[in-house]
Amino acid sequence: MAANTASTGVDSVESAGSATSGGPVRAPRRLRVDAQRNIDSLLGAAKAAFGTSGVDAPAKEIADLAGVGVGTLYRHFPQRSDLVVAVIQRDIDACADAASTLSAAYEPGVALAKWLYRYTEFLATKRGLAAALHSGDPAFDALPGYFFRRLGPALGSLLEAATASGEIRAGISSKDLLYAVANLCLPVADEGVAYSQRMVALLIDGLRYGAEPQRS
Amino acid sequence: MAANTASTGVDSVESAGSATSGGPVRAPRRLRVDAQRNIDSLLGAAKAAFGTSGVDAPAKEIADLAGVGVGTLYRHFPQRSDLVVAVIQRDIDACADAASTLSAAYEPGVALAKWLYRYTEFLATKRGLAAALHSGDPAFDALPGYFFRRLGPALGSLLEAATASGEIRAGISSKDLLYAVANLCLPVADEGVAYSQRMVALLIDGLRYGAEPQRS
DNA sequence: GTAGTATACGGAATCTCTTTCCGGTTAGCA
DNA sequence: TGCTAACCGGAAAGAGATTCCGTATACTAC
Repeated sequence: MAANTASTGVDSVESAGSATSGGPVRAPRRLRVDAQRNIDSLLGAAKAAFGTSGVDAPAKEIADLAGVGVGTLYRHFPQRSDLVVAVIQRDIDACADAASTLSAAYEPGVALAKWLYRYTEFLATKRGLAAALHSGDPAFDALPGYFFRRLGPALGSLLEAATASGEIRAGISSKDLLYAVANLCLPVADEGVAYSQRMVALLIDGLRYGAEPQRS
Repeated sequence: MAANTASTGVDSVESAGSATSGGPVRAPRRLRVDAQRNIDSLLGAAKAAFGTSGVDAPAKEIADLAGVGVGTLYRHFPQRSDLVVAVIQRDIDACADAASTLSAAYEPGVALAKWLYRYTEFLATKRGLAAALHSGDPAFDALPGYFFRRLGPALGSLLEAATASGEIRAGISSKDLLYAVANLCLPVADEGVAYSQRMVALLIDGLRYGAEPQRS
């Protein structure tokens, strides 16, 4: 199903070690460099194409942009949706990784706020893509899970640090916050990104309210 | 653009009377009965098909279900999206109309609660369709506006009545409530409709909390 | 009731993707 | 330097959306 060949796959790693069956499990033999290069080009091209032509950008367009043939595209992403999934996963990964970068560079409270804005940006670029998610297409079933598995801990550690330092009140779960912000960022009638950011800012202030600076 | 021929169109009525320009404005000459009949069949068939095969149900399938040729489908709904829009508008209308029915049959507070559940059901059937909305496709740009124009006043009158009778606290705008419930009903990870309804129930209780029964 | 005509109908033909297939390369290895 | 498993590109097949046009039918006028 979602078992695409691409390196970003939900469950791509492992499967090389000792299988329980005992048989000599042939090592998967790492991807050839040209293949890896093409996958990278395709992901970049797809992200660009999705941005300009929407999620429905023709496969041909993406392949051309990446400088490969459609055959190559389908070799790595057997289904259109596999490509969409891979692009989103890559973005989720980037967003999750930003958490550790930020927490290393800023005070816990600031890092948390900055990350939430980063997360807001991530959501904004997903307007079109995210729509595909709630579309009921089973091809995307794995994504929500991946979303939480990756972003939950990322936000969790930021939240914990900010709570520990007393900059943020306790009692908020990372899951709730992840959801709340995501819903706040849904496209509202006419309002644009600014609206979402205002709402998120409000939410962040709400987190600060009632906190106990330093310690009790 | 969204100027489809179907009777449910956002702006279909009027435009026959005395135009300000004074020129002899050719009366649009009402739709032939067979045409109107086919439009109705198509809307019904489309709703059914969307339910079973999703919004991407093939045009052929819908036409067959309606007992007409694809040519007829495209005559009335030049773009696929026109059909989707028409179906949604029809559902919005039905939901809005339920408001007056309910307010005539129940006490204001009960009518409000019942309508919110009716609204929840409407949202539930839109899982797939609604996704198309936030997809950024300009074909759907008119819908959010229609949504509010129709549902805003409907909920507004129920809210007003319930507030006046003291069953509900004051200070809640119909727009906020419409949004809040809509967002609560978004598909959450695994949870189903039950989850949404629990949340909405909570919200309704919230409205009751702090109300001033009868009068101050 | 009947003829005339604007409308509407159906479905074959066309166009636009998506997905499959396969002969021709090439990276990685001995 | 030679082998071969992997990989590449693009032609071809498949599927659905959209257009076209000859035929049928509902309305209007007489």
